[in-house]
Amino acid sequence: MDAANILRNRGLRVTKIRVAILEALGEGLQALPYGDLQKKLSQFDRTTIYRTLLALIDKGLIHKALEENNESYYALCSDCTSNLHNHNHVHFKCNECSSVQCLHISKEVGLSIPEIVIDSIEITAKGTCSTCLLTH
Amino acid sequence: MDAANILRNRGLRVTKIRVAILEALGEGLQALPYGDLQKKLSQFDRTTIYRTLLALIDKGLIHKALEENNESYYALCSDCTSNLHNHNHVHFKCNECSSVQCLHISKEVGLSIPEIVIDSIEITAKGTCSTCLLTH
DNA sequence: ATCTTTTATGCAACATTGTTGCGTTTATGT
DNA sequence: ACATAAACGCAACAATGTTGCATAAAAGAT
Ligand SMILES: [Mn+2]
Ligand SMILES: [Mn+2]
Ligand SMILES: [Zn+2]
Ligand SMILES: [Zn+2]
Repeated sequence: MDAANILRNRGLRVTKIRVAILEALGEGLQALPYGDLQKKLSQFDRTTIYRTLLALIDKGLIHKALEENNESYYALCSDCTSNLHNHNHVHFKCNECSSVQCLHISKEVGLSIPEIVIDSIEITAKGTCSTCLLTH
Repeated sequence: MDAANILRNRGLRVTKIRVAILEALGEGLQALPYGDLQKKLSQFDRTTIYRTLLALIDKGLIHKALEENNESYYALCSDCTSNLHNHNHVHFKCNECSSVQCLHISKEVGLSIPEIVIDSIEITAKGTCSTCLLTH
């Protein structure tokens, strides 16, 4: 399904920047830092990028994969709806090239701590990505 | 051991702000957001707080527990040295009061992904803390 | 195709945090 | 107390977040 229809399905109007952001993240697994998005979308106002990201997150089309060194990485959602956000997959960041990707693997981590209630668990893995392994 | 001696042991000069930061984080498990630190340390220049945090992190005295919504949470290290940083414990954030604490529990998470090498794994749990559970 | 209404966008403005350079002050060993 | 290396405070700038408001654009109706 193309970006325009994806937007319509979530009750969002089809606008240039929304299509542009979805297409920028279009590869699927790869997450992009905000700075990269801003460069790719330099024809749009910064505020619009900001509000568009909020809208797409709200509708379950994208999610913030991780936040590190004051940089937020965004990626497409794979199976979220407007009402149900489901991001309990693993995020991986390469220490060499700083790339971030969503690893859609199911990983159950049972954690039980006395006196507190745990609702969700986020896992971030770090290491070396396949691309960087090749160039070694 | 008091803050002054902790600093000397890591080869850091004993200055007011370093002592103040260590004492601000002094409870141990609780992490503090940068904003709170800045309020507590308002007698010091912002730049000095910034550089002091870097120095204390570098020497393995404190660590960034997590980064969320553009806020960094700092906590004391429990068993780091100047050379060996060991932060592979769980971080917990309360969805109610936004408090963050280090959970010093050993949690092995084996992750094996083809084509990539994983060096470390960070786990962040979210839910309701003991304090917020009581006030319900 | 045009009109109407709702929503999105662009711009200005301000806040917070990060980051560096540099002159001054302070901590520490002698 | 002195010398010196290190730390601090201040100025300055960058990046991102955030809001209000006037203008432009999208969607549905005519
Ligand atoms: Mn993801
Ligand atoms: Mn911790
Ligand atoms: Zn890489
Ligand atoms: Zn709480």
